Amino acid sequence: MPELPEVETIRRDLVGPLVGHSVSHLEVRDPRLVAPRGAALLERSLCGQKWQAIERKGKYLDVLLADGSHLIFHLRMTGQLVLRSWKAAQQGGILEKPLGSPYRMLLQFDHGFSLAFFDQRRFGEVFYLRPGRPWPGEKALGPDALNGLSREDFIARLKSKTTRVKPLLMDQHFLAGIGNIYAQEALFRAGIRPTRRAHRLTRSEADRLYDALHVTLLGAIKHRGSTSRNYRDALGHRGSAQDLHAVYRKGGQPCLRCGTTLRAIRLGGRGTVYCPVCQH
DNA sequence: ACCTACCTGGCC
DNA sequence: GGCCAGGTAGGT
Repeated sequence: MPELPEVETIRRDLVGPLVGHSVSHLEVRDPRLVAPRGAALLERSLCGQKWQAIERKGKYLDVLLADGSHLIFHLRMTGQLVLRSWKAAQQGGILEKPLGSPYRMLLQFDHGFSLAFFDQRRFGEVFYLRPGRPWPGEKALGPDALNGLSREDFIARLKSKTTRVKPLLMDQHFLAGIGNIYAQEALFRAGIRPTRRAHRLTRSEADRLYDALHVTLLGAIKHRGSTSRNYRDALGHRGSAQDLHAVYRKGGQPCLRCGTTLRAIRLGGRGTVYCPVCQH
């Protein structure tokens, strides 16, 4: 569910309350989350270690710990990381989601905060990694869509691919952080059909796409992410970036720009909406 | 490029 | 009941 803007919003929410503190107790409710190495090992490795930094790489959250090891989260479709204080947890439900809902894991910190990992579909992942060890999939991760890519690099990489541009944008090996919402929104903004072959985009189309990606992602971060259904920020609140959406899940509705009925297709197995008039 | 799997839940 | 959902890995 969360794409780059949602993960970035959560990251920013967590930095102030958690950096400089350490986990004192760990409760794992869904053993599959920490299999195969188990909760006991994770607890031994994590507890007492100060959180030095919280970074984001594509859709991954990367916590740098005092000894150089890392705690990695990926929220997949429905993961939520919600911050709360112990007192709030004991009193129950000052936040939108009461602690009584089925969380997969709860990290309690030494300064009275805790962090709950909710995840309806249970696709989310957590890894604990010794210094220098990559997490599964890290080596194949492309440059971050916001932080890692110059315009010239982006255009050169587009030219080297013959696949359709929308699935390509969502391919984390090509570019890290873009998912099904922002691929569609950026293509609408750039006036490019999702079915176009990447290497056939003109220079000016590629330029517009690069700009559109940045404007779309930055705008979504400014609005604290898109809440279509599950997404919540680290305080348990909904984002408002869905109010900016022009095409995502709007098939059959009139285009906001020209009034033409938006067309819904499937591309790479994913729902895709575009304006047949505004996007060429 | 297309399956399938991994899960749960909302909606028609 | 069937289809859909913000993601990704694995197979053909």
